[in-house]
Amino acid sequence: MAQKIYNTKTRRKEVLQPLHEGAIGIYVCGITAYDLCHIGHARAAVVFDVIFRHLKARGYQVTYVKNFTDIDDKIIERAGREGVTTGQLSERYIRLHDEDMAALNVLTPTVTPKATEHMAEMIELIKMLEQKGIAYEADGDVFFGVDRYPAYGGLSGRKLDDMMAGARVDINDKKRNPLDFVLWKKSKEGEPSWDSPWGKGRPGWHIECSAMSRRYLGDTFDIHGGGEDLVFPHHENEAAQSEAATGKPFARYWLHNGFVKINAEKMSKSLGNTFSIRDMISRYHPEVLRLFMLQSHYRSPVDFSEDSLKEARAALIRGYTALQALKEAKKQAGNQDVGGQRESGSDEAGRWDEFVSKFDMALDDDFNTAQALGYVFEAARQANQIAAAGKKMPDAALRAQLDIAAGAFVHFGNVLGVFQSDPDEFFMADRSIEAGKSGLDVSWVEMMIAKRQKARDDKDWTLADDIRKELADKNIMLKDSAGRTVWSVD
RNA sequence: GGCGGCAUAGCCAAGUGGCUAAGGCAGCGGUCUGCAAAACCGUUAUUCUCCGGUUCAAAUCCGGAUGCCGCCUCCA
Repeated sequence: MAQKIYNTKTRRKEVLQPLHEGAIGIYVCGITAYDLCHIGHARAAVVFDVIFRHLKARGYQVTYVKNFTDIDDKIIERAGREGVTTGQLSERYIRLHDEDMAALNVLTPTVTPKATEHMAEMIELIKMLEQKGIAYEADGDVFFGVDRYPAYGGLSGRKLDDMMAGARVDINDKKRNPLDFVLWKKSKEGEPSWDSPWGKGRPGWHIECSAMSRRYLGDTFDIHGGGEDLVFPHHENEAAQSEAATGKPFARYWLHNGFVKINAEKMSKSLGNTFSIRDMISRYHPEVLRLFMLQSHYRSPVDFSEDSLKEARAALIRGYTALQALKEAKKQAGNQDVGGQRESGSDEAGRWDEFVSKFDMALDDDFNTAQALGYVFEAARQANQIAAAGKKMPDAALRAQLDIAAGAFVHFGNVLGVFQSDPDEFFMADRSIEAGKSGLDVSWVEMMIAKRQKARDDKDWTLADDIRKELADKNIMLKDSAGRTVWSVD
């Protein structure tokens, strides 16, 4: 089945037809490096990471470019406040960004260019626009004249006249049209600046993405992505300046992810209701955050709350429980080949092929991770079943089934970027995070469990149950299994 | 004021013309267990905000109403 993709530009789901057979170029707007990344950045990163992973799993050769904006007003402002250079400030936040992404299991894109390293490319584009009479200089600033580009507004579905009616256009005497936007900005005294044909200055926000996508992907490329708040003005302006300069189509498919909301309200810097990634992953396993993002379709808004994370954690635990069951069954079945029924696995193999194929098809349909996860959980139920059967009847056929099931989960995990830990390690990490949150003393818990184990050995069920209850009052759940007791915080 | 999106069980959330409306959480009954937990089996929406229309057939298409949200200003 062909890959389908919702294109913001046409507002329709379309079949993805790459410019070059078998290869796909993606450009995604990354962060402006002046502050910690928040969970909104995490959503965009995870969404495009899964798109990247799925397209690669489908055999495409994917070139994924995600930029860093390392020069802009906010960076200058903050660096000035902290008494460091803009370079020092942006380097610091790029490093923290990279750490956050690594923690979230986000693959590093193919290219991660920085704006300040592409001044020549930006200046060249601006010169092209100036030569075509689309850009004009005014006292050291260079503007893009929206009147000279008839297709302006095509991406975001607006008309120039309608926008003029809106009150929120800034007053700037240098602009011929209030909707014109800056390509090159004259620097003030003491600000970082670069030499250009228009004097010392720095690039406008939009031109960097036009320049870097052009350099790494070409004038025309397949997919351009970002958060939906970038549709206007950022992407509209990018498309306008690129197409006007090169005379060729820019991105062919535009993908925009929905917002993360807090209490049904948009999370944003200006509202002051952001949560940083590092704060969240200190309180939940990073895969919980990933699963939370992937449980909804990427274009829908998601409402972030303590409860929604708890539900995502419960779901993740369900998946890992199945993986652990497979692992245990495999261990037990390991060397106990009792032979026979070697053909019995074929129906089972077909069932697992179907899980995998449905999973892949869900992602083929505009990256429907929510639907794909539905199949993952159906597979988890099936895994639990064969793991239980495998413990009772450890023959070669069942062993093969366990391998097939485990293989399917490797595929699900690799594409979604979850289930990347060994189950035991996952449960240990989860336990440690939860114990930390409720201020539990781990050694005390383990001492109590040892005490209860002794009571159980003595068949002193009253004492054993009292200890279970005492721990349960602290939300500690015990699970007795062959020879040992494992615990978790509920 | 202009433009756009969403409304599915107690909660979260897929499904965009036709099989029994995925899946997760929570709940209930059962199996298993010293007791539990987990797991497994069964169960929980005759119905998809409301009102009209198109169609042999609509949660799904069209029109209208109501409610919520986003963009138009830096923002993933």
